[in-house]
Amino acid sequence: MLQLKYIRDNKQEVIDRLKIKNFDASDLVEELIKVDETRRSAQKELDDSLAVSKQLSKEIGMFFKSGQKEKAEEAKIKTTELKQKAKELESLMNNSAEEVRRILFEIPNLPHSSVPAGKSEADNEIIHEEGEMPKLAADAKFPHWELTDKYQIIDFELGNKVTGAGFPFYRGKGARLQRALINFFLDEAINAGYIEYQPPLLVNEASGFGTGQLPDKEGQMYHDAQDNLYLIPTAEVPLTNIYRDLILKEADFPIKNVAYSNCFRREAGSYGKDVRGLNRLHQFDKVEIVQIQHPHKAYDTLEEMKEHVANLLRKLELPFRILRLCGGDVSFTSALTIDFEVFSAAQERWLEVSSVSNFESFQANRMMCRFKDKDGKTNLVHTLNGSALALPRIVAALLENNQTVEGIKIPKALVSYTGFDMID
RNA sequence: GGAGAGAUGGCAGAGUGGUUGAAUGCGGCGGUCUUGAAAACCGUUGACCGUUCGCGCGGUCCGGGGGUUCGAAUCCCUCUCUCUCCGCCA
Repeated sequence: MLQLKYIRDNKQEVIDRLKIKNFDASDLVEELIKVDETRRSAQKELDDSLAVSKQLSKEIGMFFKSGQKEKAEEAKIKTTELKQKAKELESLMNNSAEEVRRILFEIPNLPHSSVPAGKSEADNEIIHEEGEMPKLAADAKFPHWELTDKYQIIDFELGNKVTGAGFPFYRGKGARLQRALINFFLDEAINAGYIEYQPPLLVNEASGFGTGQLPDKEGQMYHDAQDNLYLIPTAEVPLTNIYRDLILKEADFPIKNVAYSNCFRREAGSYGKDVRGLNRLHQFDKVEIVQIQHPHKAYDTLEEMKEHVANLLRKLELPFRILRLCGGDVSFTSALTIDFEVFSAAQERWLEVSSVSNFESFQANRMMCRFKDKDGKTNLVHTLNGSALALPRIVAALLENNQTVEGIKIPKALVSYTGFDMID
């Protein structure tokens, strides 16, 4: 969430910048400022009144000690009156404070100045394109869902039977390919200086709230009502929430964490060709990188993370492009997001395999994650994360792009991880 | 699942109704000493909100919420979480 003080001081700027995200904040901002004023004046009055009764209480204590009972009784009456007034002021203050928070939750993060205007993904800006587009022979041009059947490496039907759509079984070389990719991605991250974590796959409400999944995206997460825990949609949630309610030291920067995890997404409302085969699953595997950084260095870090992801795709020999998301496509919590898409040759479409974002202080403000600067002042940290990488669509592209009549070729960089160079 | 214990500052750990935001130790920061470091010694060291140009001043916070009282870290209720023992079990 945005900082209240920033909105107060830069009202028009906030409204203008949010227009890039196609978000009309004018009414919310007006209301926010009004309610905040109520809160502040209530607090001022309350504080003054508490100061008086606090002083009186101390005096009563002294009167009792020195045996001046009558004076004590007199003061008691006064404090009782003050108490009633304080109660009313307190509830006014609390109600306004709650209202302020409610409004703040509804206001998205401000987009970075480089975010292009636009309504939908069609308006995203392609900033880089790289790699050779595969040319498939006519007798070897099958979508991955046919290849997985042919080589019996992923069983969607079995998943339907045991769980439901979107929960496939990986089998034989399919399972080993998964394991190889996970290890490859983790090793690459560790070599780049990230600390590996194995996080919990279920998180509590406070964590879901900290990274911004709650309250608005509640329907996208699987929820265990009995224990009030949520299955993580990404390792970003546990990995970032490590730092909830902490005050870090400047020397701690940069914090670089990586985790492999299963990710669970309800994907309510998805349909059609988007969900065919591996294109969209309810459970999938992902290696996620997270950085906590000094505000001044956050955008350099974003570049570094972008380069890390690009290198993974180069090593996997997949043609890819990088997009800067437009205002309409950048998420609620993000200031700037860069997507990576790989070309999947048989489907002949670009598949999103990574999303790298800078949240600036938006998550940090929700999580109360701060650091002490050189002058001893506390400031909010900046948080960033990115997929490095999400597996299913990588597998889809690998299968489709590398298919031959003899079988599916494994890219060189992966062979030492898979232990085989061909799926046949 | 059953029984019990507990939740205090970055950490450890006192405090059972009256200037207690909270003893003490550790850690952190500054200094003395030292060629430098360590040790020792001295000093300092919470967060949030409001107010002020600033110094400052006021308020809140001892797991969360509610209550008793003129006054609560301290008493009562309630919720959550953690730990220990038993049971079950990878």
